[in-house]
Amino acid sequence: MAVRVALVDCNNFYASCERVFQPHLRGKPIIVLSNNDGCVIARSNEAKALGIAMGEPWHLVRERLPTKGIIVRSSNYALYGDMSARVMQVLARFTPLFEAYSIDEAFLGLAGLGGREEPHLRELRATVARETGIPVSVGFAPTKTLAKLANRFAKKEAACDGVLVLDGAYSALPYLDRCELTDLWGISHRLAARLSAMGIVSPRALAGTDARHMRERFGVVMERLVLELQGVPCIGLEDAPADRKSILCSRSFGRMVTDRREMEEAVATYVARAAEKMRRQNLATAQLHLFLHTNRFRPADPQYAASRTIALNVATADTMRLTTAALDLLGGLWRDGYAYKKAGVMLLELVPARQVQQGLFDKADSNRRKALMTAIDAINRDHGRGTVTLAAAGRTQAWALKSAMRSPRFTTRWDELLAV
DNA sequence: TCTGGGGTCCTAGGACCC
DNA sequence: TCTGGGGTCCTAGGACCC
Repeated sequence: MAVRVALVDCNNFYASCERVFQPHLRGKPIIVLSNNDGCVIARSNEAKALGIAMGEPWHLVRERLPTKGIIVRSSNYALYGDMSARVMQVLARFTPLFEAYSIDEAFLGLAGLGGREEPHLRELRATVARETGIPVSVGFAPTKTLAKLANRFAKKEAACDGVLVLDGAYSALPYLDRCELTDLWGISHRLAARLSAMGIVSPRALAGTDARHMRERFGVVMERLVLELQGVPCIGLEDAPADRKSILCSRSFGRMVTDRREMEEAVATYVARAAEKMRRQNLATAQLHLFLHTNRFRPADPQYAASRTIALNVATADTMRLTTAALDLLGGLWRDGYAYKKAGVMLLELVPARQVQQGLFDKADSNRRKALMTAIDAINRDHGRGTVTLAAAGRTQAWALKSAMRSPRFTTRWDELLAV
């Protein structure tokens, strides 16, 4: 039985969270600001109606609008994380095929509803509202990309009343006609510009292209996107939460940093925070990345950006060792005479800390194993139905797996693969 | 004078997402 | 004066190896 996908997305999530415990804020324009109260990261519908844009710098909003009457909140991630968990718990009751995609979105795999999808999803929506106070919109379609599209209209169009069901790729066509390339999941302005230059100026036109041809020009990601628009699922439901692949701690500075000592302190702080996050997840790292740059919003100022990754010969979760490595990197990247605006530390090549303690972590082998794990996950999702065989008999395992993974549908003969 | 082919690993950076 | 933070995936190129 075909599994189809619902995308449930919380409306104006952070702004809605602020409202849950302060009902008097309902009906008023609310915005939530980023760290340092730098820019707008969430808006209620009323704030959107005032023309406040996502990501707009708060100081520009203030210049532009009389801010009297606009409710402004600094972000409160502890609250949003907690509300998110509550919403996800409710959603997970509706299906065993559940993927929490982001703090405010989840994909649900649904099968066997036999045309009763819409009442089912309306019930879901009402339950979330009743039990958490958060309004959600629901899009339903044969693929994730189309579910995203359906969700967009479910949210925007009053006639949908929060739910839009698309039975197949064909019923998506009218909606493809009514949006822009950049409204599609995976198309931002750069790709949209490249597509337009080729004469593909609308989502409908993109859906009408030849997927293989598009792969040649744009790569495997575009091929998947086109197929998904045509109703062919290429992006699977990830029902088990994947392990983190990187952990980042970065900040923009409140004021420019010109002193190396000051930068060293900042870097040490980021390392400590990232390492703490990592230990909480019982992980260790074998690769540390450091970056810093000047203020990109002031092109008239001297610009400098640099980053470097260092491979640690042993995976570790020890803050002191990581700090030493990071300061070492900083020594190589630092240039006097610049005003730095931002810096960050990323921990990569994460492995279970237990493996390190038991001496099981072998760096030379880790990429290969990662590839194997990914391929096996994909095959499990495919339940052995895949049809593409390993065309690489006799080549190395990693190469074969890599080719397999580049296939848009991740299909490999699992028995052959496991025999490799 | 000619100047392989296939593969791994590392690094850097682009593009996109929320 | 004032422009977030945390992620993922993919590609390309160079060093190196056989």
